[in-house]
Amino acid sequence: MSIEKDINQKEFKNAFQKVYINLMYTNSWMQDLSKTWCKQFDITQQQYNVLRILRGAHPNCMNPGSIKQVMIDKSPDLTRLIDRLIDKEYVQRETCGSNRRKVDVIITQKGLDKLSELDPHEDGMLDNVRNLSEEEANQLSSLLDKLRNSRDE
Amino acid sequence: MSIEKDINQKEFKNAFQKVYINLMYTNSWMQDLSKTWCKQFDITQQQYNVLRILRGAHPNCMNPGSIKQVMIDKSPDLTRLIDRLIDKEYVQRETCGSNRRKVDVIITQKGLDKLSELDPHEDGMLDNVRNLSEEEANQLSSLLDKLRNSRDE
DNA sequence: CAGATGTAGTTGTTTAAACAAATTGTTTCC
DNA sequence: GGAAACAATTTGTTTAAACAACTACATCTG
Repeated sequence: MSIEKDINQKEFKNAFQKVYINLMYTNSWMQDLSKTWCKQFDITQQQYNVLRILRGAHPNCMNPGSIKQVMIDKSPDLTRLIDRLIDKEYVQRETCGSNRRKVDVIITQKGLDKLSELDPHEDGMLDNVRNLSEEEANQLSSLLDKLRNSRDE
Repeated sequence: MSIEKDINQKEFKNAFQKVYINLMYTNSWMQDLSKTWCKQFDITQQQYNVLRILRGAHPNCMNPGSIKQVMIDKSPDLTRLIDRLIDKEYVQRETCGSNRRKVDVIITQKGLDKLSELDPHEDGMLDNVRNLSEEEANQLSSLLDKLRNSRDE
């Protein structure tokens, strides 16, 4: 369905307002799917994102600061997000040896196992965007990159 | 900057995973801008969205159910969102005459004034997406519409 | 027209997001 | 080498999101 029909708005001020609203609407739609997907595995989207980041670093550890830099949705409260991952025993945390202001966070075996459990189901999630051809998907990615460049740097 | 650099991930599983992550990342980036924009006017994004919907209906009223249908980001707790708009005196609420299960919500003059105050600043917000040409913006909108069609109906 | 079913909103409660201020540790620079 | 500036994370507190359970009303069906 077109965005016009979805939100019952006949016309937009211009193409920029339309794409702006369309992006937010599409994201909300996708968040719903993603949240539901994560929920069946008893994990939140952000926790999943952080776990994957830590798996990328494994067997090295990462500091909250550098985790935050590469998070998709930057949480202002990484401390307590990590607290919750510790509760679930998916990560460990200890003071960094070389710089005691910093904290080392590392994914545990249990965390790695959890991700392995989810991996085979990822395609099911991605099916939600498979209405696009591969070429269109790439095109969309490029447009998004270009969009962000307007102010990013 | 490309999504690869932004989240420091060298490669993706495929074009679909990439576009999926790129969308969420772009949205988070845009949410930040939008939130900051709204904040200077002491309003939240959702409140702004609801006010605009009600202005579209004005001088008619709308029920929470139909507001929710056309919201960009559908809140599960519209009752209290409207409570907050009532606190600010931007809307009024009363039981619907013809169907007493329903509630009539209508924007007040103060609400309309508030929107008029924000209107001239909207272009400033849209500047964030003006790195795209008009044609690219339209193309992006179409791709987003197509993306959502995968499961929507 | 009574009981069942469905609909529209609301309320209670748990949990997490947001933001500012504070804490702790490291550099820098006279 | 000590004060000032900065950096990395944490904590406190206010506010809102999430979800389920609930109330009140309408409609349908026999």
